[in-house]
Amino acid sequence: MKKTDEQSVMRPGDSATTRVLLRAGIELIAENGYHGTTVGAIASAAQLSPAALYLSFESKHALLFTIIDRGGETLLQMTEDALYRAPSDPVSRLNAIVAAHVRQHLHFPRESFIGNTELRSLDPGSRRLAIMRRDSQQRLFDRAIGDGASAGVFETQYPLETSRAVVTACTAVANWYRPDGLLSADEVIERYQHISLHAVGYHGKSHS
Amino acid sequence: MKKTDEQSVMRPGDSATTRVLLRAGIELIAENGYHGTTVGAIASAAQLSPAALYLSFESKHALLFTIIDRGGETLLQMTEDALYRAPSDPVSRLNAIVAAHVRQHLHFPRESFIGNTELRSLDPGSRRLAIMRRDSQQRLFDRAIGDGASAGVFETQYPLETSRAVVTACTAVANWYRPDGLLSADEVIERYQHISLHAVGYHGKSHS
DNA sequence: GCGGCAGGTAAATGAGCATTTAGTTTTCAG
DNA sequence: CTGAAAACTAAATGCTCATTTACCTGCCGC
Repeated sequence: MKKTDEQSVMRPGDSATTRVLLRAGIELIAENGYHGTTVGAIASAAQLSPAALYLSFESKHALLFTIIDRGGETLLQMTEDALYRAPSDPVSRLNAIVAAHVRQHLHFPRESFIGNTELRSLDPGSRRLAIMRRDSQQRLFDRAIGDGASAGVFETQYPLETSRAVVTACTAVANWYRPDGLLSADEVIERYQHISLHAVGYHGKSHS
Repeated sequence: MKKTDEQSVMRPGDSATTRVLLRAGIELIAENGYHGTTVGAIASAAQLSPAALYLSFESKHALLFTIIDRGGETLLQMTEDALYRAPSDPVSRLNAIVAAHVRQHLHFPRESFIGNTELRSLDPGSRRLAIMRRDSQQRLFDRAIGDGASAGVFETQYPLETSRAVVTACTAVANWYRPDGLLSADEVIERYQHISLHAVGYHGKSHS
């Protein structure tokens, strides 16, 4: 049974070598940071010579960019899809995007961590792209919470700051969640939906 | 008029050279990461030769440790003091520690950022120490929120997860707050107190 | 079975780095 | 003043690193 690392960084078109390099890069860069990880270490973890990396990627930087770019793209896509499928009331919408955002960060903590901490290691052009996507993700929450507030369903006086607080809290699950801990991923998601609804000032039952 | 960089990393006993090196190190490491910052760059920003750094610090690593250790110590101390001075009801206590935590992260965003992202660049012994202190900080919140929940003042069903969510959201202000933005530091603090009270399920007036 | 090529390697290249060494300049107590 | 300690520097030192080069090797269509 193959591990399904898909749904975040790996893509069907990738060769086996590219995939094993991405996996090793994600592991090591999450552990030691981009500048703290050498091409040799990545290659060695992938059971390849350093030179082999350059057959799959133009440079060390290109490997980092691939991880951040694809990871960010997937996160945004998953969240947009969840929003699209959700009923259009504010509670369902917020629950949907919180679930999508938290789930991705729980299932791909290393990819997420890299996306959140290594933007500074990207060259300016690549960084701008990654920041734009992160802002799009934030705006999904801003809109969902802002709409709920305008509709009077969420009673927060500070929708924008609450939106930021919710996103940052949901993002941080990648930093502390351990699959072998007390809570399953689904339990964490449920609790973060609950907490988020409280944070935005929703005073009703949490829905189904 | 001298800048008061105190209250986080600088200490009265530090020589002028040590201070200018710390300032430069904080600036550059926050920008480029520990491994992305060279001793030469720090020295040069401090208008010194690279060798001068070794008169104030044993190594590059010792400089990083000083930043993280002192920054963490100050954060914990400030939060403990705030708790000590606060009235003993749950709302006042939570407001006090949220204010202290957010204030420190707003006033020293670079120091905080380094403390949150460069633990991995510390050697194992130093890292353990930093993690222990971070856990102490988390426990202050766990206790404040747990007590409020036990007392029935906070109605959250998940006090522990809420505590983590609150701390991570408050910590993240260091990542986005800009002093030249729309909100003053005090306004941000007030709003985060408000959001935190909502998150823990407090349904009353926010106090004075 | 053989030519060629995708996929791989070992070793060289050259730059950059933290740290040390061997001085030089500044400071200041007596 | 003076001389010795304190503060600092320029220039090695001996790595480590990303990337390139020149060379393999096993597979596949023919």
